[in-house]
Amino acid sequence: MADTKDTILAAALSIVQARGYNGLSFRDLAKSVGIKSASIHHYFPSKADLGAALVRRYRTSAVDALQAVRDRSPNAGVCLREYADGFRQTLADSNRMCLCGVLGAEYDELPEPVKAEVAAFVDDNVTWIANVLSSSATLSSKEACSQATAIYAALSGAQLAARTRADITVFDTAAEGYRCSGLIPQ
Amino acid sequence: MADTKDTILAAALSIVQARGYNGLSFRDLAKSVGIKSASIHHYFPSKADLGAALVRRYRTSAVDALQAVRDRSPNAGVCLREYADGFRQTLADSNRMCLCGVLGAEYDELPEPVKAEVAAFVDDNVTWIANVLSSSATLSSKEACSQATAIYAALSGAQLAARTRADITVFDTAAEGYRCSGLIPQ
DNA sequence: ACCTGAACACCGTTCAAGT
DNA sequence: ACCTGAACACCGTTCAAGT
Repeated sequence: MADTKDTILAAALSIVQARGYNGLSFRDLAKSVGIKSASIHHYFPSKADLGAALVRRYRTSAVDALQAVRDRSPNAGVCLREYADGFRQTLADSNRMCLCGVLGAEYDELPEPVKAEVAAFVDDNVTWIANVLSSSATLSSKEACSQATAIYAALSGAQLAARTRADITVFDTAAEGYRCSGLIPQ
Repeated sequence: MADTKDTILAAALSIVQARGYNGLSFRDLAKSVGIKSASIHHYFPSKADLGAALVRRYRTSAVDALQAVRDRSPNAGVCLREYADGFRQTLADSNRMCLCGVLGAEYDELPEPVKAEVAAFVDDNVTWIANVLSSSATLSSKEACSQATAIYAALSGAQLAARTRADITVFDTAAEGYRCSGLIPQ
Protein backbone atom coordinates (compact mmCIF):
# COMPACT_ATOMS: atom_id res chain seq x y z
CA MET A 1 0.00 0.00 0.00
CA ALA A 2 1.76 3.11 -1.27
CA ASP A 3 1.54 6.27 0.81
CA THR A 4 -0.21 9.35 -0.51
CA LYS A 5 3.03 11.05 -1.52
CA ASP A 6 3.98 8.15 -3.77
CA THR A 7 0.48 8.01 -5.24
CA ILE A 8 0.67 11.71 -6.09
CA LEU A 9 4.08 11.33 -7.75
CA ALA A 10 3.00 8.29 -9.77
CA ALA A 11 -0.09 10.10 -11.07
CA ALA A 12 1.94 13.25 -11.77
CA LEU A 13 4.51 11.28 -13.78
CA SER A 14 2.10 10.06 -16.41
CA ILE A 15 0.35 13.41 -16.63
CA VAL A 16 3.61 15.32 -17.18
CA GLN A 17 4.88 12.75 -19.71
CA ALA A 18 1.66 13.21 -21.66
CA ARG A 19 0.90 16.91 -21.15
CA GLY A 20 4.12 18.53 -19.94
CA TYR A 21 4.83 20.55 -16.81
CA ASN A 22 2.40 23.28 -17.80
CA GLY A 23 -0.26 20.71 -18.57
CA LEU A 24 -0.13 19.43 -14.99
CA SER A 25 -3.03 20.85 -13.00
CA PHE A 26 -3.24 20.43 -9.23
CA ARG A 27 -7.01 20.12 -9.53
CA ASP A 28 -6.81 17.30 -12.09
CA LEU A 29 -4.00 15.61 -10.19
CA ALA A 30 -5.96 15.83 -6.93
CA LYS A 31 -9.04 14.40 -8.62
CA SER A 32 -7.10 11.38 -9.90
CA VAL A 33 -5.64 10.78 -6.42
CA GLY A 34 -8.97 11.28 -4.65
CA ILE A 35 -8.19 14.33 -2.51
CA LYS A 36 -8.64 18.09 -2.88
CA SER A 37 -6.09 20.26 -4.65
CA ALA A 38 -5.23 22.20 -1.50
CA SER A 39 -4.20 18.90 0.15
CA ILE A 40 -1.42 18.34 -2.37
CA HIS A 41 0.27 21.45 -1.02
CA HIS A 42 0.59 19.65 2.30
CA TYR A 43 3.01 17.19 0.66
CA PHE A 44 4.53 19.54 -1.91
CA PRO A 45 4.40 23.21 -0.88
CA SER A 46 4.60 24.43 -4.48
CA LYS A 47 4.37 23.06 -8.02
CA ALA A 48 8.15 23.55 -8.25
CA ASP A 49 8.66 21.24 -5.26
CA LEU A 50 6.45 18.61 -6.83
CA GLY A 51 8.29 18.94 -10.15
CA ALA A 52 11.73 18.64 -8.60
CA ALA A 53 10.70 15.61 -6.50
CA LEU A 54 9.18 14.02 -9.58
CA VAL A 55 12.34 14.35 -11.67
CA ARG A 56 14.62 13.29 -8.80
CA ARG A 57 12.62 10.10 -8.35
CA TYR A 58 12.58 9.43 -12.08
CA ARG A 59 16.30 10.06 -12.32
CA THR A 60 17.41 7.78 -9.48
CA SER A 61 15.12 5.04 -10.71
CA ALA A 62 16.64 5.38 -14.19
CA VAL A 63 20.16 5.20 -12.74
CA ASP A 64 19.27 1.96 -10.96
CA ALA A 65 17.72 0.45 -14.08
CA LEU A 66 20.75 1.36 -16.20
CA GLN A 67 23.09 -0.16 -13.63
CA ALA A 68 21.09 -3.39 -13.85
CA VAL A 69 21.44 -3.41 -17.64
CA ARG A 70 25.21 -3.14 -17.37
CA ASP A 71 25.30 -5.87 -14.73
CA ARG A 72 23.46 -8.25 -17.06
CA SER A 73 25.85 -7.75 -19.96
CA PRO A 74 29.15 -5.88 -20.39
CA ASN A 75 28.70 -5.74 -24.20
CA ALA A 76 28.16 -2.22 -25.54
CA GLY A 77 25.96 -3.36 -28.43
CA VAL A 78 23.68 -5.30 -26.10
CA CYS A 79 23.53 -2.53 -23.49
CA LEU A 80 22.73 0.17 -26.03
CA ARG A 81 20.07 -1.95 -27.68
CA GLU A 82 18.35 -2.28 -24.31
CA TYR A 83 18.87 1.43 -23.73
CA ALA A 84 17.23 2.35 -27.04
CA ASP A 85 14.44 -0.08 -26.23
CA GLY A 86 13.65 1.92 -23.11
CA PHE A 87 12.97 5.01 -25.24
CA ARG A 88 10.90 2.89 -27.60
CA GLN A 89 8.74 1.44 -24.83
CA THR A 90 7.80 4.91 -23.59
CA LEU A 91 6.53 5.75 -27.07
CA ALA A 92 4.69 2.44 -27.32
CA ASP A 93 2.93 3.33 -24.06
CA SER A 94 0.41 5.95 -25.28
CA ASN A 95 2.91 7.92 -27.40
CA ARG A 96 4.61 9.21 -24.26
CA MET A 97 8.08 10.71 -24.05
CA CYS A 98 10.91 10.53 -21.57
CA LEU A 99 10.03 12.87 -18.71
CA CYS A 100 13.21 14.84 -19.24
CA GLY A 101 12.66 15.12 -22.99
CA VAL A 102 9.31 16.78 -22.37
CA LEU A 103 10.78 19.02 -19.68
CA GLY A 104 13.78 19.90 -21.85
CA ALA A 105 11.44 21.40 -24.42
CA GLU A 106 9.79 23.47 -21.67
CA TYR A 107 13.16 24.31 -20.15
CA ASP A 108 12.92 28.11 -20.22
CA GLU A 109 9.79 28.25 -18.12
CA LEU A 110 10.75 25.60 -15.57
CA PRO A 111 11.46 26.62 -11.96
CA GLU A 112 15.17 26.51 -11.10
CA PRO A 113 15.11 23.34 -8.94
CA VAL A 114 13.33 21.43 -11.71
CA LYS A 115 15.88 22.64 -14.27
CA ALA A 116 18.71 21.36 -12.09
CA GLU A 117 17.21 17.87 -11.83
CA VAL A 118 16.52 17.66 -15.56
CA ALA A 119 20.08 18.71 -16.39
CA ALA A 120 21.39 16.09 -13.93
CA PHE A 121 19.32 13.42 -15.69
CA VAL A 122 21.06 14.19 -18.99
CA ASP A 123 24.45 14.02 -17.28
CA ASP A 124 23.58 10.67 -15.66
CA ASN A 125 22.58 9.24 -19.03
CA VAL A 126 25.63 10.51 -20.89
CA THR A 127 27.94 9.19 -18.16
CA TRP A 128 26.35 5.75 -18.30
CA ILE A 129 26.62 5.57 -22.10
CA ALA A 130 30.24 6.74 -21.96
CA ASN A 131 31.07 3.97 -19.46
CA VAL A 132 29.37 1.39 -21.65
CA LEU A 133 31.32 2.57 -24.71
CA SER A 134 34.63 2.58 -22.84
CA SER A 135 34.23 -1.01 -21.68
CA SER A 136 33.94 -2.36 -25.26
CA ALA A 137 36.37 -0.15 -27.15
CA THR A 138 39.58 1.76 -26.51
CA LEU A 139 38.48 5.38 -26.32
CA SER A 140 39.85 8.34 -24.43
CA SER A 141 37.40 9.50 -21.80
CA LYS A 142 36.83 12.64 -23.86
CA GLU A 143 36.03 10.62 -26.99
CA ALA A 144 33.68 8.36 -25.04
CA CYS A 145 31.88 11.37 -23.57
CA SER A 146 31.49 13.04 -26.98
CA GLN A 147 30.08 9.91 -28.60
CA ALA A 148 27.82 9.34 -25.61
CA THR A 149 26.44 12.88 -25.94
CA ALA A 150 25.74 12.27 -29.63
CA ILE A 151 23.99 8.96 -28.90
CA TYR A 152 21.84 10.39 -26.12
CA ALA A 153 20.87 13.38 -28.26
CA ALA A 154 20.11 11.20 -31.29
CA LEU A 155 17.84 8.81 -29.37
CA SER A 156 16.04 11.69 -27.63
CA GLY A 157 15.44 13.25 -31.02
CA ALA A 158 14.18 9.98 -32.49
CA GLN A 159 11.65 9.82 -29.66
CA LEU A 160 10.62 13.45 -30.17
CA ALA A 161 10.24 13.07 -33.94
CA ALA A 162 8.26 9.83 -33.59
CA ARG A 163 5.94 11.43 -31.07
CA THR A 164 5.48 14.44 -33.31
CA ARG A 165 4.43 12.17 -36.17
CA ALA A 166 2.51 9.90 -33.77
CA ASP A 167 4.31 7.06 -35.55
CA ILE A 168 6.64 4.69 -33.71
CA THR A 169 8.21 3.48 -36.96
CA VAL A 170 9.88 6.90 -37.18
CA PHE A 171 11.79 5.91 -34.04
CA ASP A 172 12.72 2.51 -35.45
CA THR A 173 13.89 4.01 -38.73
CA ALA A 174 16.06 6.60 -36.99
CA ALA A 175 17.54 4.07 -34.53
CA GLU A 176 18.36 1.72 -37.40
CA GLY A 177 20.07 4.62 -39.18
CA TYR A 178 22.17 5.31 -36.08
CA ARG A 179 23.34 1.70 -36.00
CA CYS A 180 24.04 1.46 -39.75
CA SER A 181 26.17 4.58 -39.70
CA GLY A 182 28.12 3.34 -36.69
CA LEU A 183 26.98 6.18 -34.42
CA ILE A 184 25.63 3.46 -32.11
CA PRO A 185 27.88 0.36 -31.94
CA GLN A 186 26.18 -2.90 -32.92
CA MET B 1 4.45 48.72 -41.57
CA ALA B 2 3.23 45.21 -40.74
CA ASP B 3 -0.44 44.74 -40.07
CA THR B 4 -1.69 43.73 -36.65
CA LYS B 5 -2.10 40.07 -37.60
CA ASP B 6 1.58 39.81 -38.55
CA THR B 7 2.64 41.62 -35.39
CA ILE B 8 0.64 39.17 -33.30
CA LEU B 9 2.17 36.14 -35.06
CA ALA B 10 5.71 37.49 -34.76
CA ALA B 11 5.28 38.08 -31.03
CA ALA B 12 3.62 34.69 -30.56
CA LEU B 13 6.49 32.92 -32.32
CA SER B 14 9.17 33.96 -29.89
CA ILE B 15 6.92 33.35 -26.90
CA VAL B 16 6.04 29.80 -28.00
CA GLN B 17 9.67 28.99 -28.87
CA ALA B 18 10.68 30.07 -25.37
CA ARG B 19 7.68 28.95 -23.28
CA GLY B 20 5.74 26.44 -25.38
CA TYR B 21 2.13 26.45 -26.49
CA ASN B 22 0.85 26.27 -22.94
CA GLY B 23 3.14 29.08 -21.91
CA LEU B 24 1.51 31.40 -24.44
CA SER B 25 -0.98 33.68 -22.71
CA PHE B 26 -3.36 35.90 -24.68
CA ARG B 27 -3.02 38.57 -22.01
CA ASP B 28 0.80 38.63 -22.21
CA LEU B 29 0.68 38.46 -26.00
CA ALA B 30 -1.82 41.32 -26.16
CA LYS B 31 0.31 43.39 -23.82
CA SER B 32 3.40 42.95 -26.01
CA VAL B 33 1.37 43.94 -29.09
CA GLY B 34 -0.32 46.88 -27.36
CA ILE B 35 -3.96 45.80 -27.54
CA LYS B 36 -6.36 44.00 -25.20
CA SER B 37 -6.55 40.21 -25.06
CA ALA B 38 -10.14 40.16 -26.32
CA SER B 39 -8.97 41.94 -29.48
CA ILE B 40 -6.73 39.04 -30.47
CA HIS B 41 -9.84 36.91 -30.84
CA HIS B 42 -10.90 39.25 -33.62
CA TYR B 43 -7.95 38.00 -35.70
CA PHE B 44 -7.76 34.46 -34.33
CA PRO B 45 -11.07 33.16 -32.97
CA SER B 46 -9.37 30.63 -30.67
CA LYS B 47 -5.90 29.77 -29.40
CA ALA B 48 -5.99 26.74 -31.72
CA ASP B 49 -6.50 29.05 -34.74
CA LEU B 50 -3.58 31.18 -33.64
CA GLY B 51 -1.41 28.10 -33.10
CA ALA B 52 -2.22 26.59 -36.48
CA ALA B 53 -1.61 29.89 -38.30
CA LEU B 54 1.67 30.28 -36.43
CA VAL B 55 2.99 26.87 -37.45
CA ARG B 56 1.74 27.20 -41.03
CA ARG B 57 3.62 30.47 -41.42
CA TYR B 58 6.74 29.02 -39.82
CA ARG B 59 6.55 25.96 -42.04
CA THR B 60 6.15 27.74 -45.37
CA SER B 61 8.90 30.18 -44.46
CA ALA B 62 11.17 27.22 -43.62
CA VAL B 63 10.34 25.54 -46.93
CA ASP B 64 11.33 28.71 -48.79
CA ALA B 65 14.57 29.07 -46.84
CA LEU B 66 15.51 25.44 -47.48
CA GLN B 67 14.80 25.83 -51.18
CA ALA B 68 17.16 28.79 -51.23
CA VAL B 69 19.89 26.71 -49.57
CA ARG B 70 19.58 24.04 -52.25
CA ASP B 71 19.62 26.67 -54.97
CA ARG B 72 22.90 28.06 -53.67
CA SER B 73 24.68 24.70 -53.68
CA PRO B 74 23.74 21.21 -54.87
CA ASN B 75 26.35 19.58 -52.60
CA ALA B 76 24.81 17.49 -49.80
CA GLY B 77 27.62 18.20 -47.34
CA VAL B 78 27.28 21.95 -47.83
CA CYS B 79 23.48 21.90 -47.68
CA LEU B 80 23.37 19.85 -44.49
CA ARG B 81 25.98 22.00 -42.82
CA GLU B 82 23.78 25.02 -43.45
CA TYR B 83 20.79 23.03 -42.32
CA ALA B 84 22.46 22.09 -39.02
CA ASP B 85 23.53 25.70 -38.63
CA GLY B 86 19.88 26.74 -38.68
CA PHE B 87 19.22 24.59 -35.60
CA ARG B 88 22.34 25.99 -33.99
CA GLN B 89 21.34 29.61 -34.54
CA THR B 90 18.01 29.08 -32.82
CA LEU B 91 19.86 27.83 -29.76
CA ALA B 92 22.33 30.71 -29.92
CA ASP B 93 19.35 33.09 -29.88
CA SER B 94 18.32 32.91 -26.20
CA ASN B 95 18.49 29.10 -25.94
CA ARG B 96 15.39 28.78 -28.10
CA MET B 97 14.26 25.65 -29.94
CA CYS B 98 12.69 24.97 -33.29
CA LEU B 99 8.99 25.78 -32.97
CA CYS B 100 8.04 22.27 -33.99
CA GLY B 101 10.50 20.69 -31.57
CA VAL B 102 8.82 22.49 -28.70
CA LEU B 103 5.36 21.62 -30.00
CA GLY B 104 6.35 17.98 -30.62
CA ALA B 105 7.07 17.62 -26.92
CA GLU B 106 3.64 19.06 -26.11
CA TYR B 107 2.03 17.01 -28.87
CA ASP B 108 -0.60 15.18 -26.81
CA GLU B 109 -2.26 18.35 -25.60
CA LEU B 110 -2.19 20.28 -28.86
CA PRO B 111 -5.45 21.02 -30.69
CA GLU B 112 -5.90 18.87 -33.81
CA PRO B 113 -5.21 21.62 -36.42
CA VAL B 114 -1.93 22.49 -34.68
CA LYS B 115 -0.92 18.82 -34.60
CA ALA B 116 -1.51 18.56 -38.35
CA GLU B 117 0.73 21.55 -39.11
CA VAL B 118 3.51 20.30 -36.83
CA ALA B 119 3.44 16.85 -38.44
CA ALA B 120 3.56 18.48 -41.89
CA PHE B 121 6.64 20.45 -40.83
CA VAL B 122 8.48 17.23 -40.02
CA ASP B 123 7.46 15.76 -43.37
CA ASP B 124 8.65 18.88 -45.22
CA ASN B 125 12.02 18.70 -43.52
CA VAL B 126 12.50 14.97 -44.11
CA THR B 127 11.54 15.37 -47.77
CA TRP B 128 14.02 18.19 -48.25
CA ILE B 129 16.87 16.25 -46.60
CA ALA B 130 16.02 13.17 -48.69
CA ASN B 131 16.21 15.23 -51.89
CA VAL B 132 19.54 16.69 -50.83
CA LEU B 133 20.93 13.21 -50.10
CA SER B 134 19.65 11.80 -53.40
CA SER B 135 21.33 14.48 -55.44
CA SER B 136 24.82 13.65 -54.11
CA ALA B 137 24.66 9.85 -53.81
CA THR B 138 22.92 6.96 -55.48
CA LEU B 139 20.24 5.94 -53.02
CA SER B 140 16.85 4.38 -53.49
CA SER B 141 14.12 6.80 -52.50
CA LYS B 142 13.36 4.56 -49.52
CA GLU B 143 17.00 4.63 -48.37
CA ALA B 144 17.14 8.39 -48.78
CA CYS B 145 13.96 8.82 -46.77
CA SER B 146 15.20 6.57 -43.97
CA GLN B 147 18.51 8.36 -43.67
CA ALA B 148 16.73 11.73 -43.85
CA THR B 149 14.46 10.69 -40.98
CA ALA B 150 17.50 9.70 -38.92
CA ILE B 151 19.27 12.99 -39.67
CA TYR B 152 16.25 15.13 -38.84
CA ALA B 153 15.65 13.22 -35.60
CA ALA B 154 19.31 13.40 -34.61
CA LEU B 155 19.59 17.17 -35.14
CA SER B 156 16.30 17.80 -33.31
CA GLY B 157 17.60 15.76 -30.41
CA ALA B 158 20.90 17.62 -30.38
CA GLN B 159 18.96 20.86 -30.08
CA LEU B 160 16.75 19.46 -27.33
CA ALA B 161 19.69 18.07 -25.33
CA ALA B 162 21.67 21.31 -25.70
CA ARG B 163 18.71 23.36 -24.52
CA THR B 164 18.19 21.01 -21.60
CA ARG B 165 21.79 21.53 -20.52
CA ALA B 166 21.63 25.22 -21.48
CA ASP B 167 24.94 24.56 -23.25
CA ILE B 168 25.34 25.05 -26.98
CA THR B 169 28.54 22.97 -27.06
CA VAL B 170 26.32 19.93 -26.47
CA PHE B 171 24.81 20.64 -29.88
CA ASP B 172 28.21 21.05 -31.51
CA THR B 173 29.54 17.85 -29.96
CA ALA B 174 26.52 15.83 -31.10
CA ALA B 175 26.57 17.30 -34.62
CA GLU B 176 30.29 16.53 -34.91
CA GLY B 177 29.55 12.96 -33.82
CA TYR B 178 26.91 12.63 -36.53
CA ARG B 179 29.42 13.72 -39.19
CA CYS B 180 32.27 11.51 -37.91
CA SER B 181 30.08 8.43 -37.92
CA GLY B 182 28.84 9.18 -41.42
CA LEU B 183 25.21 9.63 -40.36
CA ILE B 184 25.45 13.10 -41.89
CA PRO B 185 27.57 13.22 -45.10
CA GLN B 186 30.51 15.61 -44.99
C1' DA C 1 -13.72 46.53 -39.41
C1' DC C 2 -11.51 46.93 -35.12
C1' DC C 3 -11.42 47.27 -30.26
C1' DT C 4 -13.03 46.97 -25.40
C1' DG C 5 -14.90 45.81 -20.39
C1' DA C 6 -17.25 42.53 -18.06
C1' DA C 7 -18.39 37.96 -17.24
C1' DC C 8 -17.56 32.80 -17.23
C1' DA C 9 -15.10 28.56 -15.67
C1' DC C 10 -10.45 27.50 -15.26
C1' DC C 11 -5.37 27.78 -12.96
C1' DG C 12 -1.61 27.77 -8.64
C1' DT C 13 -1.38 29.37 -4.10
C1' DT C 14 -2.57 30.77 0.62
C1' DC C 15 -4.77 30.35 4.90
C1' DA C 16 -7.87 29.87 8.60
C1' DA C 17 -10.49 26.13 10.11
C1' DG C 18 -11.59 21.52 10.83
C1' DT C 19 -10.40 16.29 12.31
C1' DA D 1 -0.49 15.02 10.77
C1' DC D 2 -3.78 15.36 7.25
C1' DC D 3 -7.47 17.49 4.88
C1' DT D 4 -10.75 21.13 3.40
C1' DG D 5 -13.56 25.47 1.62
C1' DA D 6 -12.97 29.97 0.51
C1' DA D 7 -10.36 33.55 -1.33
C1' DC D 8 -6.72 35.66 -4.44
C1' DA D 9 -4.77 36.90 -9.03
C1' DC D 10 -4.20 34.39 -13.05
C1' DC D 11 -5.94 31.81 -17.71
C1' DG D 12 -8.91 31.23 -22.59
C1' DT D 13 -13.25 32.45 -24.26
C1' DT D 14 -17.62 34.86 -25.13
C1' DC D 15 -20.41 38.74 -25.95
C1' DA D 16 -22.78 42.96 -25.84
C1' DA D 17 -21.27 47.48 -26.54
C1' DG D 18 -18.59 51.04 -28.39
C1' DT D 19 -15.87 53.58 -32.52
